Amino acid sequence: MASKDRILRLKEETRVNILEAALQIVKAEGWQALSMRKIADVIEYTAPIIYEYFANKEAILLELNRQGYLKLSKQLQEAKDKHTSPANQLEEMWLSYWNFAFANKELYQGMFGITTSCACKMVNELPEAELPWDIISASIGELMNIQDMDSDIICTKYYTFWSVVHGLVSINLLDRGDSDKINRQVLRDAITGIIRSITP
Amino acid sequence: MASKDRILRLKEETRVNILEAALQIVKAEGWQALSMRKIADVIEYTAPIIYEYFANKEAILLELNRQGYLKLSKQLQEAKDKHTSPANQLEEMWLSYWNFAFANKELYQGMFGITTSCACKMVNELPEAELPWDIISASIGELMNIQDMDSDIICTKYYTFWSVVHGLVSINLLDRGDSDKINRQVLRDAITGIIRSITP
DNA sequence: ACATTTGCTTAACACTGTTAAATAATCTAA
DNA sequence: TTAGATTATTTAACAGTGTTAAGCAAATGT
Repeated sequence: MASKDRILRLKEETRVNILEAALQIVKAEGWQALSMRKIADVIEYTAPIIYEYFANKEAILLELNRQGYLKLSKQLQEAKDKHTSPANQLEEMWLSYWNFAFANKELYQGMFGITTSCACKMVNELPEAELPWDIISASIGELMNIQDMDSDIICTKYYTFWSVVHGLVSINLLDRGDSDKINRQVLRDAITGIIRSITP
Repeated sequence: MASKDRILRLKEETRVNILEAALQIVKAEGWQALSMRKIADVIEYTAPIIYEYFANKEAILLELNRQGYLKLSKQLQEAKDKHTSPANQLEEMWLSYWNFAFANKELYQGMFGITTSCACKMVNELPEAELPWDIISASIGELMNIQDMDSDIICTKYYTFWSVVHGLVSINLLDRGDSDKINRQVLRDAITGIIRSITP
């Protein structure tokens, strides 16, 4: 019976190995260079065994995205916990969002870029993709004294925040951003501006 | 001699046909489904002759992007021409930018999404990618009474505009946007907000 | 009419994701 | 311990990708 456990543990281990190998390749050569055979090479197997752990390549990407959302959510929560006032929490969280994007370029591109065919489908299959929304909109609701988290007004404000931050991030990931100084200034200006505009 | 002209005209025509076929496939099946053999099918040739007109697939994408930037620039210019005051021009142009993105989803995704490996390289090879910047920052400069188009302040303001609009666009292209009503409100709020903040 | 260039296709190479069949290794039971 | 059954892993193959080289056929120049 214990041997079964060992085998199960080994299987779980190679599952993790597959994901780590995938991320390693993506970090080294980019999403476009990720192939099943390359993953197999890294974990020292042949390609078909990967299909014992994942239905297909898409499933691997989906799992990486899921982990990305979890990591982002964790960092957002930690940022939030540093302050008590919603305004400070929001500022800290969006800066943390910004930092996450650049500390995890590839992950972020997988989550919000267009990695495969249509990222839309993916997100609909990932409940974790809603976690960041939950954490941040709670602060918005508190700041604006609104209980209903699904109200249009919170929705709107969340999108405003997200748009400017995500926009700034994508532009920089596309290598169109200028100096880091300018970026940080735009980011801070925009965030504080929005916060001021919704502070009663 | 005239026959040479006819042949040259025919060659130019199939070059155009290749690009049109490519765009047609992308619109019908998405960027990921675009292949040389499919293009050849549409123009009723075999794949290798495409290489008589374009160095490789990348070159076709590059040309499509170029056309995208030109089309966008034209629409921005038309929007600008509708008004005389810089503030009104800016609002009209950014709304026009928004409309372009959704009237030309695929083109926009090719231009600012991550179609191939790394869009960075592409943009550096496309002088046309700077046209929108030229047109819009001229209005920003006029509004702020600044002559030097390369000044940091104009740069910063341009990025602020672009970030919020592009962010909102990408989010909606990823199918994460809610109702069109909310989007339009966020867009207008953000644009007028930025304009107010830089109006002397 | 012959030679040469041009236009175009077929064949091939090295990849890609994915599946089915064949083999090697392990475990189970007599 | 050995025979049989399971499981783990690989090899081979299919259909697709971008791309290149070789071959053929038709038009052109002399």
